[in-house]
Amino acid sequence: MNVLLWFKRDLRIHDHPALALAAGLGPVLPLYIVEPDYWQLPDTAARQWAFTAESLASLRVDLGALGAPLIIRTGDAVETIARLTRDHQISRIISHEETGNLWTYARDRRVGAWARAHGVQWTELPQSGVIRRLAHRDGWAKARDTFTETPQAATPLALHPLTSLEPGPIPTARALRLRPDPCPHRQTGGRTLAEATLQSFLQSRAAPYRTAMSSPLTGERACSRLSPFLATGTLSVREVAQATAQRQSERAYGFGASLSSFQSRLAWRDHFTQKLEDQPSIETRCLHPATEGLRPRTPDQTRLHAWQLGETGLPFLDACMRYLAATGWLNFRMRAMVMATASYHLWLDWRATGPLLAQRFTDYDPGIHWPQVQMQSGTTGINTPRIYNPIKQGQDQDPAGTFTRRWVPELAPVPDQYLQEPWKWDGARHFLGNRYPHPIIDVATAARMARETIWGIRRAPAFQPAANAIVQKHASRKDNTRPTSGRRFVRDPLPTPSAQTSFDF
DNA sequence: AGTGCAGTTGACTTT
DNA sequence: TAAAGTCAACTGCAC
Repeated sequence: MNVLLWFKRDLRIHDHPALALAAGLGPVLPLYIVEPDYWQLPDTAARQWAFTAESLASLRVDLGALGAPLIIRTGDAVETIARLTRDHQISRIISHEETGNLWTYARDRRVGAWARAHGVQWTELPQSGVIRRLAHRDGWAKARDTFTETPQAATPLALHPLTSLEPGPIPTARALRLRPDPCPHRQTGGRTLAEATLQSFLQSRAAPYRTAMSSPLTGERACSRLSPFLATGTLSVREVAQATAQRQSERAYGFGASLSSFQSRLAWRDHFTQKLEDQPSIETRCLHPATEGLRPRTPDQTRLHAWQLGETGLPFLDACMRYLAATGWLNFRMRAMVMATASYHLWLDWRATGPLLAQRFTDYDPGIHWPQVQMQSGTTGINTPRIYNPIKQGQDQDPAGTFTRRWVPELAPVPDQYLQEPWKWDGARHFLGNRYPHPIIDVATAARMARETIWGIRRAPAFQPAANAIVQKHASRKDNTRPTSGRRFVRDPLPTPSAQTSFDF
């Protein structure tokens, strides 16, 4: 039986369940489909394609060593698969489950419909703790841990290739007509760098992780920097978790707290992705309907551009946005801050800002991005709004001003004590509105308005029942279930409403 | 030397 | 992974 092995966000040969399954079935056609329409979406960008292209080149080498070089085709997924299955007598497609955006979700349904209509079997395997068609969240955490602890899929020693196919080029950004997207400090893709980054993190960089990850200055080194490799699947979450567990077992002095903190963040990664898997509309609709009309759907273009370009006149916020544009990466806490300031202080609808932020991330992963975007916008209805103060964050996370000055060089003449609030400086009169803009909002006033509006909605009588339903569907919970037989779970009595509100979305 | 008081600190609550 | 508000305990100082 000829098998089509469809690579998506799993560009590796290590711990690759779909590859392991396909290798035992017969001759394999390993395929990646470059879908031009996907790369024109507002949440994608050339920096993501560039990283993907490097990952594909690396995968092509690794698959070549197994005897079946990667076949790359550019075009519509259904048309490409239909042609290849017909031309090469393929009766089965194997891939991993993908928790992507609405576009890839719709594409997968089209592929599924085509496969059923043409008698081709399409098998999708999980590659993380995310569970497809999950009935409810009870027992999810345990199931996720079980998956993570299961031994990795073996890499086949060799593959049976199908008869000689043209490998096909990896298209350039120009060929795909991608928008210009300069990113001078972007991370580079490929398995060699992925393994080196994992090793350097576990062996040395992780030591200060727990405390250093919060600042964009120290986080650049102390964060794992594995995100783009995980987003493209160059590394599996499981191999990262198991390598971390191995390192934990060595009891390296000074690493304990940081490594367990990192493990819990790997788990949170699956937790958030599970939300989008369960409810793809999180990409476009407010999770809590009462927050749907909160902000104008047509955003203030001046504010939107100022935020995107790092020209709001709020130094630390601008520094973070410029750093992100130039590097394709930002530490997690600052991602939360830039999203929160857009949604609260600037009162911009997350559907306008979310795609702009996504296209800045080399590591854009819809399963993490969209639930986080809503969480930092106060539209989930079940988590307490966290309104970051960009001035205070600047003072806390960049006390010496190093990061702010590096990315907003216009602030050079401003004395240290006024760096985060240059409008309070005596020299500001000749400076603001000239070299650097006046702040486009007053932080204290804007935060108060946002807080009052968002809490006003939450006090409405209809708010809480809908919020409780969202908790039931999505919230993380302490394991209050006990397994009975096989995979069935029995739900214990529901927790009290007050306990529910303490759950994290 | 004890008292009153303004200002600070930290735990806890509210939004 | 917030920030602001509240309140009681504490501190330093004047008298």
